[in-house]
Amino acid sequence: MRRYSQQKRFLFAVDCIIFGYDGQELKLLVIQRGFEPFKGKWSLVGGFVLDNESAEDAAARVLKSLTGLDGLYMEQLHAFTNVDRDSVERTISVAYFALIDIQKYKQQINEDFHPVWFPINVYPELIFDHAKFVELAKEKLRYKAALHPLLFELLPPKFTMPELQNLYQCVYNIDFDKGNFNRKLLSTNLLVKLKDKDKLNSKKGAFYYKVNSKKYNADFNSFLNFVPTQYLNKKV
Amino acid sequence: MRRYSQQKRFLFAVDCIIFGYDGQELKLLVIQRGFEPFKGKWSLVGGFVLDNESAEDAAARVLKSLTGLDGLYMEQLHAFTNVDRDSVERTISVAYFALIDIQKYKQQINEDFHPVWFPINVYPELIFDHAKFVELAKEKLRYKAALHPLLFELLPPKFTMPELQNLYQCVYNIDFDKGNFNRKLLSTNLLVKLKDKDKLNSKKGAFYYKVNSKKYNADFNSFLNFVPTQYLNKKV
DNA sequence: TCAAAAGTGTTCACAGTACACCCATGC
DNA sequence: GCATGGGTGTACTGTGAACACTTTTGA
Repeated sequence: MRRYSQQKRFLFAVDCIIFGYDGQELKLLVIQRGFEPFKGKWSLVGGFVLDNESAEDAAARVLKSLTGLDGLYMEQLHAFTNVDRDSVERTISVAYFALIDIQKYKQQINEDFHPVWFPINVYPELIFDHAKFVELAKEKLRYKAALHPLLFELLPPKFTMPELQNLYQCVYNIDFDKGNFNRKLLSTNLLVKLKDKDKLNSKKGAFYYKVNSKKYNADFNSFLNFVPTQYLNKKV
Repeated sequence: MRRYSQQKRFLFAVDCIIFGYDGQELKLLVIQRGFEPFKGKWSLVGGFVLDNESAEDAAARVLKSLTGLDGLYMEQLHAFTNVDRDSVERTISVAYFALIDIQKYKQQINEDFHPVWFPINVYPELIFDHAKFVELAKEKLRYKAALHPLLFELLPPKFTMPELQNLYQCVYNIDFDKGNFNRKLLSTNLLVKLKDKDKLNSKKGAFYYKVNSKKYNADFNSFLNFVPTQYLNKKV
């Protein structure tokens, strides 16, 4: 029952699970805390929610402070509320996962953070229940990217089909047939073929594509079924 | 940055979006508040999270107090955190949606609640941002039920194929072909055909089925694609 | 015997898959 | 010219959609 005055108040934080893709594999950005408590321990970036901001605002602020970037793809993952999850004092944490073009990422000068990218499956022990956050975020990424054109957020504005295919292969840990992959992606009309080629990764060179942002924004919530559903729950 | 002592504390509540199905249509359970503030106004059931419980615990407690039922299907929907969402004092609310077999539901004697089932698309104005909760929950229900065998939670232990089909038709607001629907559902092996028939709703009578709970629990996270994906975003 | 609803069978179109093949280029 | 990886063509298969058809029973 809602008797406001008699209720207990709690600390309220956000934490961000930040994914990047370096062309080879999926990465997770974590920080080594430069301050107490838990100085030197690995952790997700996070912070307390201020009086005048929503959790979304707080997450965006934290993301910006770490990456220098605005307008990152960001989505609420889950509210973690276990009584003992924070060993200092009871704290509710709303977790957000974010996708970033790793090439745009610039490490900010910040004495509090020592951020490091780790491969998504080989990251150090994290404080509190942050490892649970990461595992849930990985699951959600796989789930959602199978249905929505999400992974483009991890790529630079110009990318090639083989790059895109490799990204999907990283996320789902399976190999796709290049012919079928190309046709499927092109059939969405989400991609615009550019005139120039990437000649670094092959002799023949692969054409660059960019996202048709108009269609991307309109169709984001349409379902694409990029990935056969039986693979979604495959253990890595 | 995590300087605990200097941080502000906030109120922390849960609210439940409770769906039921009466054989005809999808329903939403809301209460008319019997206490101040906002006495007489319509609201989702909710409550503050106590010192010794997680949000899940609190939501289960609230659900039980309203329905008398334990172990309802319940899932975290979203944390709502806007600064001004609660007009009395800043409160974070974690919303849960729950599915209940409306026949099991027994109204509890409780002077604080006057619960009423409303059709999912015709419910009264709700306090705070609760209408937003409901709309998001409806969306999530449609999304998730298209991929997972979720809607059985709304049915009694024994149900017929036409009943099940009608439920899906309610949720998605489209008609399915009974032949294709039957085959699709049966091909999942989630259903066990019983010996007896429901003779109330047709002359011929329709066989009862029950859920194969072993397979149900094992395969809940497998993808079933009950519903063609283009219907998922259809406006009702 | 007829109407109504349950349940089955059958056809067709198309999307996903596998895989062979062609193309462009650097060495 | 040949190895390498990009890109295209094609045949096969299984699933989903449409819809005709049969079954059962109450009135």
